[in-house]
Amino acid sequence: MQEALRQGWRGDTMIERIYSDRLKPEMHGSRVSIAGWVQEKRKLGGLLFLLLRDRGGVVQVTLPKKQVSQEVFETAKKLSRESVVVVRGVLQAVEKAPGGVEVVPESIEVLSSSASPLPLDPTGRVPANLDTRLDHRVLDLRKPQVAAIFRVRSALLHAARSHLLGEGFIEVHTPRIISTASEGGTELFPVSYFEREAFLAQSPQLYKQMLMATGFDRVFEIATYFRAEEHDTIWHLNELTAIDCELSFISDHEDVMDVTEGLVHAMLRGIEEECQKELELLGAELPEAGKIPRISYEEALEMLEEHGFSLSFGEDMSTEAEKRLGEIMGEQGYELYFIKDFPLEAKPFYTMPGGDKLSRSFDLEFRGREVVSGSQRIHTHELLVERIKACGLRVENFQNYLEAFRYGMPPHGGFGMGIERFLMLLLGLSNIREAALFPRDRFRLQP
RNA sequence: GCCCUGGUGGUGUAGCCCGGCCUAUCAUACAGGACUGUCACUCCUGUGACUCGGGUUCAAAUCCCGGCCAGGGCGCCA
Repeated sequence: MQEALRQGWRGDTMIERIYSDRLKPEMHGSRVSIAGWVQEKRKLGGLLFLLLRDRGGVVQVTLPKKQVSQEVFETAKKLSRESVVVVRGVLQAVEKAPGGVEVVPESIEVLSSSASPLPLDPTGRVPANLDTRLDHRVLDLRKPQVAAIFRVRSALLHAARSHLLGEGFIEVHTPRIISTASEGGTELFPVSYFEREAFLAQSPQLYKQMLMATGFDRVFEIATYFRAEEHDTIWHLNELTAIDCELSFISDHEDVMDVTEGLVHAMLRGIEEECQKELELLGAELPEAGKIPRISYEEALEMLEEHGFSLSFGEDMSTEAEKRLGEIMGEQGYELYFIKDFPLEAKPFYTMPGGDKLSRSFDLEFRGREVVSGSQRIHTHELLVERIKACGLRVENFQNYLEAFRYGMPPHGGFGMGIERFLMLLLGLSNIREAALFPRDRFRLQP
């Protein structure tokens, strides 16, 4: 695999090609085959340049009229921008060529010719609105800066997965189609399930907890979830991706924060190691991956108070307060920090109470925005039933879930991290839609 | 769900406040032409737009009302 990436793919059924970033001046005189999209064409009468873009970058194809066959010259002259071609020719080390190399073609095979005009400029020189970009997302994704977001996303998930597996977690997949709401609160998308109504999963919460009663001990799931909220902001998607973890035999939520912290560090390390080029392209700076401070909700209130921002206990932190706290922590050099011990009333029914009117819960904040939410969960049947009632939910709706707590459930806790949100903050994207390939929002169902 | 802003060629914009000199600006793209070292090539020629419906007015891209669409904020959350 690694070798294949270095050389370009080879094989009987594949078109032989080498990626543009593997072409070096030392290879002067060798015959090469490159394939990709015609990004630009410059005609200078008897001399014609093509800029060919592939996964590795852009390479110049040069056609001096007198050095190439008339047929090849005519083919090149007629090419429309963004057509897909295979160019076979001789590599030349030429100082005045971009990158110091160019290919003088012996043949140009047009695999697919592009229609024109293009609905947006794939080089990004002429800007396009996000809406236009998303309408023509395939062309938009040809821009290196846009593609870079998804290379980082892939590296991020890869790092998370290998870290968690290394920490003894097993990867699971819980149902996407559910019969009732997992936690109330958010709206669900109804789906028709034969003769019944069912819903798309909003989170794996109840299932990952049930798995704690099996002895799997530590599980994680990377999957998409669906929220029918009619919110329409730069922070929300109706289809989102999350990393969810749940682990058993914990003492309290501090143990869960330890795991969260380890995961975040591993993800940052993974990107740091694999995505230097992408980070540079996006102008993104990773946060310091030191010890992540843990402040309590009450301490957070005090800090806000000191900076002239008054909130009463129990009051949910507003977006503005959250942002302000992000600034305060940022001034102290912390872009990442936990807020823990939230008021119980602000948290879902399965959250373990702790202290007076408090809970054993936490959020991980990143630059003033919540990216992870977690807690120790209630593991006793009686307390759970009591809390379900106290939250105004119907115990009958949770029979299967509750059964898992009747025959031996260890103390446990976990968290969920929104990938798009995290990626957005990490890369400084201005809209969460940029972090999803084909985002689903209140009004967008296509492409 | 509530609040605010906007909609001009394929794309991105100027013009709108203060209606008429708009036969609508500029860039890029597209078509044709000239050019053998371009690198956002350059130069010449050309094609291409006022979101839709209604109203005010002698006159509407410009003012008013409504629809549709988009952008942003709040609430809620990841």
